[in-house]
Amino acid sequence: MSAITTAGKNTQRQRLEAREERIITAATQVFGSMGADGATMAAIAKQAEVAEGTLYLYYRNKSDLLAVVVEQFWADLTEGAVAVVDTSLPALEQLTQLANYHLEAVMKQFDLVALTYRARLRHGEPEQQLPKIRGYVRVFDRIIERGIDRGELNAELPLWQVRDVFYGTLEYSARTLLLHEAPYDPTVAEQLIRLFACYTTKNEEPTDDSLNARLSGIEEKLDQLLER
Amino acid sequence: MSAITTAGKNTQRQRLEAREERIITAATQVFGSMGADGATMAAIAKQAEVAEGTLYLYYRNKSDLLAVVVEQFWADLTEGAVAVVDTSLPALEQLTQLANYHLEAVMKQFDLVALTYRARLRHGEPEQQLPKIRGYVRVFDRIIERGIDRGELNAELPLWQVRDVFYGTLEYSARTLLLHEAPYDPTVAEQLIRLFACYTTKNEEPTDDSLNARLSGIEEKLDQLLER
DNA sequence: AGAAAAAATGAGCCACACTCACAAGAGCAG
DNA sequence: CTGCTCTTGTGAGTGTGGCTCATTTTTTCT
Repeated sequence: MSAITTAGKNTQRQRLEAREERIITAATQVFGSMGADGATMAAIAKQAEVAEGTLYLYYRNKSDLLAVVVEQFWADLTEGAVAVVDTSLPALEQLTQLANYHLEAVMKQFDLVALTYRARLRHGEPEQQLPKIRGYVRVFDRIIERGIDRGELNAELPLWQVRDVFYGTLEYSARTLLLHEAPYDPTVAEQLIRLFACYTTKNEEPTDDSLNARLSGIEEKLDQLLER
Repeated sequence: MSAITTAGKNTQRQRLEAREERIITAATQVFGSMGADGATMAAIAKQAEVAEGTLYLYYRNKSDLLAVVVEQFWADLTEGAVAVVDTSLPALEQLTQLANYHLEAVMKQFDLVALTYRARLRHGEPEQQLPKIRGYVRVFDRIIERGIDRGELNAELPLWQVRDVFYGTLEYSARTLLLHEAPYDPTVAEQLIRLFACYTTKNEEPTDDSLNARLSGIEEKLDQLLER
């Protein structure tokens, strides 16, 4: 009787996290190897060693399950990104680290990344996974913020557009590389960061050397004059 | 055999092509409004006013049909892009035009863009549509090439990576804007092109000239002193 | 231990991509 | 026009896979 109210909104989910864990693990494997369409609930159930009906006690439907898998993927990615970035380095170096990490991860699990936007477009209900993606994006944002605080980066750069350049380029590059069956290429991050140098406060480029050289020359002459 | 019939009006050949045309049009509408998964072959058949079985006389399966629709989309996009770019303008202006056109088009038909990569990943058979996408990308390449020829752009910029920055950023921005339900925003292109200014041949910023001038003045005076 | 609630099961339902035995034209000869 | 063949079109039928629900098994609480 009281069960009706709870069943109305959500699936009968309570405990047994072990089972849920098993299901997610199985789903990750099957989705990963078969793709979103190729994966069948039957296959996931078999892999998880539960009955097909059991899946629906934990998740309303297939795309719900997919969403959870994707969510987990971004959470893991965030953890890895935080670990790989050394906050004591200059902002541009940190960005290089993040870019390389991101590119490599995205290339390795491109199908999962693709599934993200697939799941998101589906029936316009991105409630679940968006927070995890936001958490991941935060890693980037914090690097930028720290860079600005330290005076390394231009304070008035448009954060959200810079973010789009960063992640957009990396994702597209990953697609390009995969399409050409090329391996992971650190040049991509390198070039990208070179572009980002435009956002730094100081634009002291190599020409400075020539200026310095001239100044040195002048100083020398002054010294000569003084010694005379 | 078939050459004889081409001269006629209502030949078999023409009837077949008209039918194919109807199918593609119907498929475009249905895929566009229902999405790749939501669209059913039955709905497409009804829209095209043919029997379901007829679809399979023209296309092997659903994803084959989808591929053709996507192919057509990129072909049309290319046509529009060529029309919108004024080759007599400086390279950066041309890029701005293309960027705005691309962003707007992608935002308007984002589902079709998404379907592209979907269809591509599917069983790794990108034979059909890739040429059309390459044709579209060429529009960008030609702008860059002309820019280099005219000496406006740095000749040793890595073309394929620049391409990735361009299209990657725009596509990601489109996603971001759509996600926030924001309207088309020309600022995106503007910022992107500002970044691309780093690729222009001359990076001499104002400070250099004035500094050099002052230094030259000082040096002159010193020389006068030394010669005395 | 026994009853009641919770969790799990898998046969069955339905929607949908795809097939195939047949039907309906089109072109041609007499 | 009438039969004959070949091409093109049809839609009922099939299999697959997502999802449900009546029933069974397990857990929980006396």
